[in-house]
Order: sequence, then C-alpha cells, then structure tokens
Amino acid sequence: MATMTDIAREAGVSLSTVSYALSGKRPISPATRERIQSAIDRLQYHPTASARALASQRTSLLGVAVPQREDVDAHVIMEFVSSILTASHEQDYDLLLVAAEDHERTRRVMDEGKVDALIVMDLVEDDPRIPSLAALPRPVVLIGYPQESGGLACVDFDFLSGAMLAVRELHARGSRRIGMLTSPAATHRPSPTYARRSRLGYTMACTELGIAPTIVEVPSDAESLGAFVREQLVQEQRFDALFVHQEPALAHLGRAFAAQGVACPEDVQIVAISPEDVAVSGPWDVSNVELPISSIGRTALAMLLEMLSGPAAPPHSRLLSPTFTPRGTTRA
Amino acid sequence: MATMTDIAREAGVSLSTVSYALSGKRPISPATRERIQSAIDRLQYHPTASARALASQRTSLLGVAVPQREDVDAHVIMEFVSSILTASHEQDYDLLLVAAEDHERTRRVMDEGKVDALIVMDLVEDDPRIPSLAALPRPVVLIGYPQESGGLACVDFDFLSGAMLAVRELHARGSRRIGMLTSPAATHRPSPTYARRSRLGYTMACTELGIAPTIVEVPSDAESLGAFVREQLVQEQRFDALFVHQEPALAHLGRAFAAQGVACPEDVQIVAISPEDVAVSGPWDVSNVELPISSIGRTALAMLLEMLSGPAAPPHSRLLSPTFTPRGTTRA
DNA sequence: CTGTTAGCGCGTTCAC
DNA sequence: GTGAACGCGCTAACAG
Repeated sequence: MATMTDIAREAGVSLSTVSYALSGKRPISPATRERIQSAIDRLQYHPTASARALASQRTSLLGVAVPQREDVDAHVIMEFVSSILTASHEQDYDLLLVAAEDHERTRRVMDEGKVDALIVMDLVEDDPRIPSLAALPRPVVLIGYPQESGGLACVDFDFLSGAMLAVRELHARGSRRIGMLTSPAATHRPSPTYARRSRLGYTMACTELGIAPTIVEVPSDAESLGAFVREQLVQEQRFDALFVHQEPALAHLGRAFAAQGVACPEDVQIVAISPEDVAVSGPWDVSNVELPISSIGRTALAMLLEMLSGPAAPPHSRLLSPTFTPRGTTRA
Repeated sequence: MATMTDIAREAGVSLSTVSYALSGKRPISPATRERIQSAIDRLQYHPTASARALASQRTSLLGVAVPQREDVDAHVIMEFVSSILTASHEQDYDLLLVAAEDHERTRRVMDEGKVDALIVMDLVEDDPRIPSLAALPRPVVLIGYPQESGGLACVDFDFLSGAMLAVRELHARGSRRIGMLTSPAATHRPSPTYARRSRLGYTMACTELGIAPTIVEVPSDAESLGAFVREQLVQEQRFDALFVHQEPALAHLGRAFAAQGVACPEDVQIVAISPEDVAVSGPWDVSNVELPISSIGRTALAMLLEMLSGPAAPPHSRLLSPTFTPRGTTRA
C-alpha cells in the first residue's frame, strides 16, 4: 500500500505539499498539483482511513443500532436503514451497524470512538438504555419519542396529531361512531413509544368532536379479526368508522369485510396509520395517514449531522407532521 | 478522554505494560494487573479504535454491501444482514454497511482500509463488479454463485441439488407430470445467479427420472396465477405436481387453488424452494426445500474469518445442501 | 515479568 | 508556495 510519503518522493515534493494538495486547504501550483496527481494514479494511492481518523479525530462513520427482535417488522427496519444509508453516503459517511440488543457493544462503539455519532432505533417506553446513552460524549439521536428521553434528541412521526387527523377526517365524512382498532397493549413486554401517543390522539380528537371514544384491542390474526367484524360490526353495528393503528391487521380486515358483506366505505369507513405500501398492498386501497419511514430516517440523519457540525441548536425533538391520503375506504 | 499514557502514569507502570495487560499478549503479574485495572476504572479509559487500527493494521470491521433495489425482498436482505451481524459480533467484529449500488464507494471502503474484509450480497450473472472485487487485496466473499466468479469465494444455497431434490420427492410421491413454476426470465435486467441453477436442476432431475420437463413462467400477481391455475390445472390438467421456485407466488397460488377447487395434495402436489417462514405463512403450509438464509449468512462470515486468519484453504465456493420438509402440500 | 523505543500514516503548525 | 517537525494513541519489537 502506497503512503503519502511514497507519493511525495515519487512526485519530488514534500509530504505536506501532498497533504495540502489533497485537502485543498491551501493553494498549490498547477504544475506540482499535476505531478502529485500522476504519482497518486501511478502508485494507486488511497489515504488510510485509520490514520486519517487518528489525526483528525473523526471517523466518517455513524453508528446505527438496529433491533433484531422477531416482533418488529423487518420491512420497516430495512427501510429505516436504507434511507439512513443513502442519506449518509450523500454526506460522505458510512454506517456502522450494531445489534440494538447488544447495548454493551453499542456503548463500546461510541466509547472507543469507532463512530462519530449514533442513531438508535426502536425505542420503547422507559427504555433502560436511555440513561446510558444520555451520558455519552458524542451526539445521539433516538428514533422514537419516549416520554422520558433524558434530554436526548428524538425523531419520530407525530402519532398524536396523526391520530387526531384520522379521526377528524372520518368525522368530516359523516361518521359519528368512530372506533379505534389496535394491538393489545402488552403489559408485560416493553411497549413501543408510539402506542400511547396514537391512543391519546384518538381520545383527544373524539373528545374535541363530542363523540365517545372506544378503543378495541384485537390480536392481528385472521380469526380474531374475523370475529371482531362479525360481532361488533355485523351484529352489533357498533361502529360506522374505524381508525386502525395496526398494520398487520389491514389485510385480514379487508378479507373479513368482503367475506361478511360489510360495505366499505358505505357501511364503515376506514382510515389507517401506515406506510403507503402496506396501505395499497392488501385486498383494498386503504385511506391512510402516512407513516413516513424514509423521512424519519433522513431527518434523524440530518439532525445528527447538525449536532456534529456544532452545538448550535439546543437539544430538541422533531415530530413529523401527518398527512392524510383519501383512498378507497373513505367516502368523498 | 483518558489515554493509555494516563493509565500508565496513574498506575505507576510503563506504557507497554498497560498495552500488554489489555491485549493479554504477555503475562502480567496479578499485582500490577490489578493496579492497571483500577486506574482504567478510575479514569474511565477506553482504547481508541482508530489508533489501535493504525498500529495493528486491522479495524475489526467487516464490510457488507447490501442491495437497495426495490425488487429484492427486504425481508431476505434483513435476515442476511441480521445473521451476519450476530455472527460477527460473536467474533468481536462490527459491520460496516455500504450500498451495493454505490460500487465506487464499496471499493473505496476497501482501498482506504476502513474494513478488513468484505461480503457482497445479491450477485447477478455477469456481475460487472466481479473483476474489480477480484483485484482487491483484502478477502472478499460473494453471496451468490455466478458462473464466472473470477476466482472469488462464493457462498450460496445449492439450488441445483435443491431443485433435483424437490422433483425427486414429488416423483417418489407418485407424480409424473411435474411442472416447474417460476418468474419470467428477465432477459433485459441482470438475473440472479440462482435462476439458472434451479431450472437446470429441475431439468436434470426430470431427465434422470424419464419424465418431460416443463418450465412455466408466470408473473407473481394474483390474476396471472389465477389464470394459470384455471387454464393449465383445471382445464388442461396438464400437471399433477408443481415445483415452485417463486416465493411471492405461493400465497396467490394457494388462494387460487381454494377458489377453483383444485385439491392439494390430492390433485396436485406442490414443493417449493423457499424460506420456512414464507412456506408456512400463507393460506396453506407448503412442503418445501428450505432456503437457509441465516446459514448462508453465517457461512459467509465464517469463510471470511478463515481467509483473514491466513490463506490456509485455496479459494473455493460453498454450496449449502438442501433439505426437504414435507408439509400439507404433498402426500405421505 | 517490566521498560524503552521506534514506528503505523496522516494532519497541522511553524519557519523557509 | 514549499519543506521539516511534531503529535494523534496504540502496537510490538528489542532490551533488561
């Protein structure tokens, strides 16, 4: 491997001249610049990352803690990672992956200066990692919005506003018995930070509109959802609209509607919070409040880079605003 | 940030003693070992990764080139990454992610010594990156088995043997008109390295068994597969068994069978090549030849580490042997 | 068993 | 505009 010294010798100049020619931090005469470049090409020179990192105190690497638990949607994780990866390459950073479950390792990666900053995905309420992350000397951004973030920067979708928007849209389209469908709250396991927020937003919107909130928790399998449709929609006719915050339920719900003759949007309107692709991939095209995965990823990265540039802005959270997209499951 | 020099002073020993105490490359008396450890704790010392990398010529980082194209299954990619991540952590390596599409960057990461070795996923036939990868001075392992691998190490599932196994199992269970169902060969786009191999295995097995091979190419949407079932299975009764190498088709196929009254496994038996989770996630439980994603990932990592340890074994490929799991779509 | 010393390759002062 | 010198924090000979 050729070093800068080799280039200097080969080009007949001094070491620092090569350095300045490469960094551009000082004007270099076109002539020597030329000879240096040709030496670089000839010797196949590439700056050594670790030497550069040692001298400059920056690695051009960003850490990303990715969850590996079975119960988080691999597609969503992949889209987060992918958006962050693309954005970081644009800023000339590479990504260092660590398993979120291995928090010891996540810490080490920061402590040893393997990365310049860190993004942590899949935060949960009362996440035990928060104090430890807050104590780190380098920038950290959380994806998720825990109630107690320990002063850490957070980026997430604004689930509260999103839920309110969904309810208002259903209300504006004539529905008055608007239920919320969601997964059973896991009291034992840690709960994602968004679970509480969407419920709260739903309840607030109902209160604001003067209608009674009803949160229905149903497991995400076909049988449970079939039973829900039969009992609560067909027999009791309890709801004329559903706000669904439960992505895996959407497809089953659509089939249950079809099987049991529930007309949508005539009998029951539906608005979901979901990424666009799951809204349109099932048996029907679901009107939704968009969950902007890629935007969250890009925003998290942008925030991290701002923090790296300098402690300009005080620590804060960014919650992405909701947008509603009417599709086949709501009336005009 | 405390440095090793600080520790040495604090513990009243020499710099190298600290280094050796940490690396364990030299016996240290329990007494001084103790004082060093206490100094480390007291000063919150952590070795600096870049300095260590510069001096030791190894980064403890492995590169992984991940594809981001829409047409590769995010789940599969995620499972590859996840298995490699877990395995590398076990060997005390971290993973550096690069976008496979950005091959320029992939090269740079190797050339600048940001990683010790590289895994490249999602190889295609005549992959243009192969010559460039083969010229790299550090170990490279491909996931995939291109016809011309340029002497690079490859790891993949043995699709040829897998297809043969599938056909034999169907034949052993009484089927004689065994068709192969797969995605249309994209003549324009690059084709994954496994497409040809499973077709070849299917054809070879048929020949071996003295039956006529028929490869049917159907797009993976519900309509196309419905039409296929109606025309070729219900009307023509062309096949009494299908070997399916087309994961996204399985669920649609199951629903089409149900809708059109094709009895499985009575009328038509089915064996797929697929990961277990997709085999059992659809409307039926499909007998399958397992596509062992995690094993491929772990094997690729193991191979990389062997290459890093020393050029013991000559360059070679590893193809994982198929296993058949009977489920609901084959007879006893 | 422990100290001393010279690099690893690059960044950044200084004087020339 | 250019060259020499030192430091980043750690590793690994080479002594003792």
